Amino acid sequence: MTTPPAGSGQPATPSDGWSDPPCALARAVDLVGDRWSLLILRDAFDGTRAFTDFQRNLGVAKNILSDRLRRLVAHGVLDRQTAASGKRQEYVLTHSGEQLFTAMVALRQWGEAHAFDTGEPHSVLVDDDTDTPVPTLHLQRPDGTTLTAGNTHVQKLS
Amino acid sequence: MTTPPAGSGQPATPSDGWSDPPCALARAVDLVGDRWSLLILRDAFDGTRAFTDFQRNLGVAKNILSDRLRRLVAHGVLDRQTAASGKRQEYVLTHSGEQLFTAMVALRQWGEAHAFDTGEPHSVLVDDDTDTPVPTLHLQRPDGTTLTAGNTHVQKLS
DNA sequence: TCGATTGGTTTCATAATACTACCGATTGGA
DNA sequence: TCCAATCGGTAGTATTATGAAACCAATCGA
Repeated sequence: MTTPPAGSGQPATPSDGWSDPPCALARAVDLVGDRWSLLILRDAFDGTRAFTDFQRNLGVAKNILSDRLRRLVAHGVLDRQTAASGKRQEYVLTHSGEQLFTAMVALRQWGEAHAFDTGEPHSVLVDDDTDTPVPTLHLQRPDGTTLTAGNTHVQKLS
Repeated sequence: MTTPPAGSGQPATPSDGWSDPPCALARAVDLVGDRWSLLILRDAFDGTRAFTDFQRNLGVAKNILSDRLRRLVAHGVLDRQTAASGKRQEYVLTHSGEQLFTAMVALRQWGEAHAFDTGEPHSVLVDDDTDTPVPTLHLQRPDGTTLTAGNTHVQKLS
């Protein structure tokens, strides 16, 4: 699952801004691996668009929210646009941002299954149309057989 | 995709230790949504078990590594055991930890697709047996139709 | 027009993280 | 058997990130 070591003793954030340049997981973590970014995106998936609404929903400090939104926009996950009616600002998921849905569902499903004590109330992701829980994601080959950590490896290429 | 607001003005980490108790995504983020936990787990999936090896691979400060390993053990993601040969410590993925594989792959695949400039070298996850890239995860109904953010919602229950 | 709301920025206090040094126990080698 | 190196940490201290609060210009609604 890994990539060659980032190199011992190197600073966590080298000059190029990425903690482990070729590793796609490390880069994803650099972008959204903080306390707020994924929760901001969760709300964005739920339709939240305005600065004030994110702020109210999350209870995050405004300067931090400002910084995170700026980062997400800078990296093409959100788009900052002016609302059609009036001059209000809106933060809307880009195509790239929408593609994070799968990862967020995977994390959410793991949370549902493993991050609560038995009997502790928690949320469940539900299909609007059938009103049944969304099936658990799993990784499989084109022929339908399941892939686990044991039979995959990370290959470096361009 | 969301859960009712955590409440305005509340501290980010209330007395129960969870930032948004019923939300499974928020809880997953509480557990692994920091700069290091997912990278520690990435290496764990790759077979790393010793404190020193994690430290060397990641370049993380030892007290932080110590703290993160302790957290992951406390939450049942890793198990701390003494190696069969000798008295060395080993950190091994639990069942719960192994179930994070899907989420890590989802994040990695997103990173591969959206976090690199075109032409920039990056890693790709490969199937050991077929030596081909692992198919991209996607969320689908039992009948095979695709689910997107637009046709799911989060339901709170116990 | 006038007060409330939006979308921030700035300042300062506090919390998290990183760096360095150190430590006892264990291990490997001469 | 000794000694040096490694392992798995802990304890300061410095640096960085985060949070709370005050403030502000522009806009909106009545």
